[in-house]
Amino acid sequence: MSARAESIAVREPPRTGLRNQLIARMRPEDWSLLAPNFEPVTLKERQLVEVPGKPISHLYFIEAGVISVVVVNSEDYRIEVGIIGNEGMTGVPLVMGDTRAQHSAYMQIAGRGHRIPAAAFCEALKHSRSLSALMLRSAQAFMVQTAHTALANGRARLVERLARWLLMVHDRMDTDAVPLTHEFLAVMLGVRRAGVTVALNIFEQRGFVARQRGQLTIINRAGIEKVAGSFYGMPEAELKRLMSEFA
Amino acid sequence: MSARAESIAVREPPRTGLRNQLIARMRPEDWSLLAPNFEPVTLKERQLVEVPGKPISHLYFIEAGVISVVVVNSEDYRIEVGIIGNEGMTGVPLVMGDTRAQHSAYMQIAGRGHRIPAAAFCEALKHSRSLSALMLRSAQAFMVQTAHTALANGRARLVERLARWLLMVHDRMDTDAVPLTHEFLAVMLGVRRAGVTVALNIFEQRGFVARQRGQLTIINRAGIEKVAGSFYGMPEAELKRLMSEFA
DNA sequence: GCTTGAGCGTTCTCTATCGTACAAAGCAGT
DNA sequence: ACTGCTTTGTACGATAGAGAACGCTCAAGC
Repeated sequence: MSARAESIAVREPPRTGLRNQLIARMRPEDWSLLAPNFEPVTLKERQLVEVPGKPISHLYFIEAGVISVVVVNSEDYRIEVGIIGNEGMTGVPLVMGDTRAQHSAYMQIAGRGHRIPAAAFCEALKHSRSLSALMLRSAQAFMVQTAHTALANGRARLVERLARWLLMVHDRMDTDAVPLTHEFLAVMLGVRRAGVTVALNIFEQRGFVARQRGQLTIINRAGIEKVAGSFYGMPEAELKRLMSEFA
Repeated sequence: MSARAESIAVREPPRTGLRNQLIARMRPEDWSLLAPNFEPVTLKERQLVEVPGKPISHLYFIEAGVISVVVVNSEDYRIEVGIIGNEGMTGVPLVMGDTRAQHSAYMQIAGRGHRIPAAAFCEALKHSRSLSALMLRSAQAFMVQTAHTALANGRARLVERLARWLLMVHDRMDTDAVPLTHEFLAVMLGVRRAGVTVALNIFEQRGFVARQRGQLTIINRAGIEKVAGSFYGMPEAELKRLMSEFA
């Protein structure tokens, strides 16, 4: 038993320096199960990682950058339902036993991560209950995020939703500089580009953000939190709780 | 092997007459695992089945009636993120390995079903991979519903959202009569009560519904579908696909 | 038959946001 | 430096829906 554990430990690839929180929370034996199939990838802006209706080829564990998950309907109405950074991964449907993506997922802010082929991931899931437990929790945390996005979409005003979104992205970034145009922000929130511009003007006037072309910088996070009010925070607290039992 | 299957078959409680689609899709051995702990329940209007933050005591498999799942934030902003009828069950967090409810869930339209204690359900999940696969698919179908609710909340107009909601409820009912007040409809959609009244007037003028006090009757479903447009249908199609491999 | 209250119809004003449009400003390539 | 494209600032009318209010109506209980 301890001999077996040791032999696994010997084969265990290094994960020091990795910042993905799911990887960090994996048991050594689960990491060993996945690591041989992990492939480091750099992730460019707008790079698609999932296409609705299509089989999922790889799961992406994010080290840096932000992925947008966007629901699209048959008339091409679209809206972001959640974002994924170094706290999570893509490929929720695989965790649930499906092979296809329901939603569109792509890099909103360039970064890097590790990916694993869908087949290898599913194989590992089958062999480790502890791994699948961790993945399920991660999926659930994402569900909570989606539910609160539905709430914000229905009840919050543009400035509140924008504030919420900035905070969520900021949580997943190393720097305070968010490299995004108003146009893309508007698409995510499902609002007019001009509306975003006006809202960001207000934020700038209040000293919450500084703006550059194609980029904005978070200056006063607390101020933004105040604007977002109760529309920000619950999914984040829930993520913490859901992950707390995993070391 | 066949002897064992037979002995299970002998112990298998009857499930003829049950209309819950998850129960219908269960393998005989999975049904046998759960059935001893199932308890038939009648479900009254407004009866709470899950309270946010509280441990989930039972899972409810719905035979008739409709449950609303409502997300609530710290300032008591609330909105419905999905509904559950005889196609599903409550207790998604348990399937994901959590013990607490994130959202509020209660009977929107009275009905009946079967419930099982959370502990017994989790025990059964541990013992049967096929059962947990089925439950996971059901959970995923609900996630898709939530995502499309987020889309509708962000992009659709009141009439479209109302149409979508009526169709979703109608799908889960035996009759065309929906026993609900405008007030409750408004709460679900996160809009004004007066807005619902006006929208329903339009529907009546077009001959889509008939209205009584505290109730409305679907008359022309196709007309309502036309109003809902692309905001209705994808989760329903996805549910069908996700369940198709289970008998 | 009368009272009461929930449910509903309607109205009025107000505001957030849309749709559209256009010009200014910054950046990239020639 | 010039050109052309992307991004941003701004404006203006249109509109959906909010908020608030009030009276009517129906059903149930007295």
